[in-house]
Amino acid sequence: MAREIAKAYEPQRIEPRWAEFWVKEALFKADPRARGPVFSIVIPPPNVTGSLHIGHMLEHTQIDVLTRWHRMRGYNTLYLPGTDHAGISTQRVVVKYLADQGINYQKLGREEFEKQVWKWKEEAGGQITQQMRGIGESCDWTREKFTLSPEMSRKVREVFVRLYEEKLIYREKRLVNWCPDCLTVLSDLEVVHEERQGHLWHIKYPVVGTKQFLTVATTRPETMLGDTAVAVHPEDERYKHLVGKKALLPLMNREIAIIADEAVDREFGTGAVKITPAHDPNDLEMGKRHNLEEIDVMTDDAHMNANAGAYAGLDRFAARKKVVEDLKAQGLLEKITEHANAIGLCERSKTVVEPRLSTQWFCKMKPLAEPAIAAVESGDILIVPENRRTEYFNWMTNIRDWTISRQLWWGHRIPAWYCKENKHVTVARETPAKCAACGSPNLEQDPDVLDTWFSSGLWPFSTLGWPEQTEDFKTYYPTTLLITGYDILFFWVARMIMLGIHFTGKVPFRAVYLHSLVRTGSGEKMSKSKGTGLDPVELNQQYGTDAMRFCLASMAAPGTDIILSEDRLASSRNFANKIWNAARFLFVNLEKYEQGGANLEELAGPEIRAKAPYAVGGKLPLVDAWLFARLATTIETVNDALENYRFHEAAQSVYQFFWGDFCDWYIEWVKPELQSADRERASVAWKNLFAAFNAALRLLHPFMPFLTEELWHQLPQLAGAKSIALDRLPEAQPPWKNAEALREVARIQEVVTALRAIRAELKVDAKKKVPADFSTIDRAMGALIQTNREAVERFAVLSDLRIVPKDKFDAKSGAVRSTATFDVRVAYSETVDAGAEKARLKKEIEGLEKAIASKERQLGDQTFRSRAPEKIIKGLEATLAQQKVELDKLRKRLRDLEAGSQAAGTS
RNA sequence: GGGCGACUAGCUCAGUUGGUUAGAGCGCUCCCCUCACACGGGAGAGGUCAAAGGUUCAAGUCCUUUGUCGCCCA
Repeated sequence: MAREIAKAYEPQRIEPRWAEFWVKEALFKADPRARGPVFSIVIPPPNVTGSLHIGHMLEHTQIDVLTRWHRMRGYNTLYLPGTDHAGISTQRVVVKYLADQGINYQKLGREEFEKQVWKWKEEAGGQITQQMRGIGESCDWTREKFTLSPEMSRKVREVFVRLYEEKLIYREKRLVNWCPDCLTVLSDLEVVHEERQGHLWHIKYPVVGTKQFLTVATTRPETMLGDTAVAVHPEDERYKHLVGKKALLPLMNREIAIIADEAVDREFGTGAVKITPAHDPNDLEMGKRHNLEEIDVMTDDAHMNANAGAYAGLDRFAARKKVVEDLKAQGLLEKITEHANAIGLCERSKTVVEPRLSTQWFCKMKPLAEPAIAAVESGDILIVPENRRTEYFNWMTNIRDWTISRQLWWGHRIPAWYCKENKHVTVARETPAKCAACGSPNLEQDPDVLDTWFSSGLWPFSTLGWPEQTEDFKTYYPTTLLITGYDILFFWVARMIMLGIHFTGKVPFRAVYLHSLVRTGSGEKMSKSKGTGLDPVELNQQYGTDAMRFCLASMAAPGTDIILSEDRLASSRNFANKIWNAARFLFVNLEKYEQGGANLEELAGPEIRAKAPYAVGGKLPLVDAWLFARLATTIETVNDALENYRFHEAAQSVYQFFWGDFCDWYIEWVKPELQSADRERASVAWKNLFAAFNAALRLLHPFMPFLTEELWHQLPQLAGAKSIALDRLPEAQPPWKNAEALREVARIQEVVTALRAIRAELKVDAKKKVPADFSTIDRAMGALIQTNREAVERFAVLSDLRIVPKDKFDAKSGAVRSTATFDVRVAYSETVDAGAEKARLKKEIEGLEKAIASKERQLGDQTFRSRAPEKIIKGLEATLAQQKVELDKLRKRLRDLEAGSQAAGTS
């Protein structure tokens, strides 16, 4: 029965099948009662309306690699998926969607709008989780959660009420960050700062009762309409005499006080500043000290209001222009200078944030932060990479109260009710029928919703059942690990730690791995809006999801951002293809072998593989010993690397093993044995080959789940075994370790490489078999080459490898390569390019001379000898001795060549 | 303004606690469509580890300063 195996790996034909299989069979459904140590991880919930971008791809690759890896090591594993309702951004999306259809959301009304968003969520919200299924993430889909589901909502209320009862949540009028575009308050974190070139306007304020002017400098002239004072520094000699007098506020013709306050910076501008308490945080503080009136001159969408007199109705920037023009016309504008300042922008809309007096809900952070700081300090939570700890501590120790209310319609409604009569506040878990204070039945719920991050802050415990002590909660909480981007360390990670500890008494996760960001070729953060993003879905289609995963993993060194390129992706695809073709080789050749009466089950069955490696006549062939030794090393490297989040090291190591060791050397080496007439020898080769191949597939599986699943199914497996994902990771068996085999094969490889180098230099046709000489002073090596002569001949395409004694070795003709321990020579009819050979030798000699000189200098130094460790000195001496031998040989060879070419009259 | 990180081959990056001629992938050069794979095989070229100073027997690795770039906080 002939197998149809495509010549090149075509992921598009294989991936969808397994993706579907994994979901359909619910292979990754967790069982809290299952045995084994626990590995649990919750997804950083992506925006429900979003689609998979390259950042998710990296994050989810890392999560899934570690999840699959743990599962295959026998852990009781849970990867819990879900999505976030993403308040502002979802609301913005739907508002725009409605607007595009000519619908004004405000006219629609709150209730109808919310219905529209839910509808949108039901229709478009499944995209990202569908994509996650498509890329084969090993989630437990039965436990999928949504931050705004009724179930999660109850938990959010519970948390809010408890914090309120503990006086950690309060309502207050403050100057907040207001986004006039989103029409909501923002937390400090949602304001991004940007350095911009602006102006400093110098405005003359007439001093009442004099002919004098007091000039103030401001970056925001339009706010002067709300000025309630002018302030100077009490020690400032220039202005001392004016303190206590009044200034006449231009344009408004309002008399305002001239006050003295130490907070004034004498160096800034003119040293006199206008004070607008309702529009500037510093001014507000000063205003409080001096009992100044707070005049808000703007509306919520940043137009001037009635308090702005003639300017009412103008947009704040139009008002600025008009104010400046009018001042100029009245001769009150002294000058305009250039001035760079950092302005706050709304993270979402990029609108300039307006400081605005407003009543909002706040969460007190200090008491929550303290245990959260301690948890990281003590190591209860490990932050990787470690340098992010500093950032965490800095932010946490300077933490400020968190504005948790948002003027949105999409989100968790704040569970606070006000009675119409007395404005009493009732905060409750269940919708109250009457006011808790006065018993009034006329209650109105607070219209605001909670910051999205408030509910995501509960994610690790709310998704696992808290406040109920469910089996899931008891088994899987605290979660083992959190993997997320460092850009949300404060937004999310810090808040989860604070809330997790506060409500469960335990840290929410044992470790946080902060992954890098994926950047574009020019080093920018990829952005969909700028069109600089790579679309992972499209690239997965083109190169294969396995290639994408492998590529990202192989570049994911902790702490450095990733610059992804298609070239790199192609190289990962090539790797997948290489493995595919190795499998193809196995199956195609097995068919030939099967004609002799063997079958796959006998050579590759699970119980057969378990006993590998097999020996021939009681002796394990060298190359087989070597392969399993390399496999053991690779397994250890991969495990150690993944243990420490060194994805790149793990990927690189398995790549090297599969391609370099398994394909390039092992398969090539045993090719003839596989069809050997000696049945014992052949069957041992086949058994070892399949066993190693199967182990390598399992080792690779966390990185390339699809390809490995496909090939695993083509090998015989235990009855009832459903998936490689549920198989065990190979373990480095102690008997596999074999330093001697590693050393010996390395020596053979050295000889082969030297011979191939000569062939290349002589430009011997690739298929042309040539005779060669080998000589060594090392008896063990002589024996080694003698024993493995056939392999060397095949690797180096030789007709005959003669092993000659040192004194019979003819180093004067043909082409020669030498190391300290051996020499090889190929005599071929065509002459050596003496010029090129001499140049090569000279360069080698030069390098060696330098290396030798530096070693001699070091070894000759008594201080070095007395202080350096023995091991280093011995090592240096050994290398030095070797290099001296090599140098001698090279020099001799060069002399011979020069003499030869003189004799022959060539250059 | 305060803090952090980066600077290593043409490109993108590794390089654990200082220790023997600094590695990988891609690209490049030369040879080869050899019966698993041209998404391949073989052989090569290519680096004064940003600069200067210091510590040390020994520095890509530790310290200081400078430069360039990036990030976080204010």
